[in-house]
Amino acid sequence: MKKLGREFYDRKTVIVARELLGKLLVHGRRIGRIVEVEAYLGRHDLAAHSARGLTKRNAPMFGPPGYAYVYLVYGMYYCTNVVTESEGHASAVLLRAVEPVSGIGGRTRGPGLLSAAMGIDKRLNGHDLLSDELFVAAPDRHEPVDVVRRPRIGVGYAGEWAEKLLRFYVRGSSFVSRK
DNA sequence: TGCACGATGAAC
DNA sequence: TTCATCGTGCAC
Repeated sequence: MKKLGREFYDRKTVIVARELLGKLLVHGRRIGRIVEVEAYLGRHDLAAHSARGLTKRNAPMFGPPGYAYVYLVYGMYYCTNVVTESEGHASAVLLRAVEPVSGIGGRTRGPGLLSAAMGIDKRLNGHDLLSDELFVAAPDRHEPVDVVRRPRIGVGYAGEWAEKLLRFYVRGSSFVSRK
């Protein structure tokens, strides 16, 4: 497998989101195949954390591409994001589900369980995804992915932005959190 | 300094 | 539909 470079992340968020499907998320010995993601398009996207400006929590979103943005939701689960586009654009892709490949087991559907299974928590917030500890890689044999587009989950407060088709998942995968 | 509220997940 | 659980952000 081949680790993705900075240039992969430094592109339109929707493109990065789609192309993350089928890629491998690697944290140490743990490897999962990404099967579901959501795109958050920056400050004008009312569903994005960055929509309300720069804060201590969302700071990684405003940084350069290819870094992790990890935060706690509902006091019990961590959500893992990948920062995209140029520094200051404040966009990211939320990783929602992976298919276990090696080093992990159990439940991996949904952003909270994905993070738990992969051993990702706030210590990895702001971590460089070009590091050897945590990164995304292209598998040696990349099978073609049939992509399904759906509205994002849990963003009903975002008005018209809640309806946009910014959730992407691998058609037919039984590891997707919701159809 | 206090408090309402989530980019969730599982049970009822 | 409800609950567990707590850091963050913004109102006092």
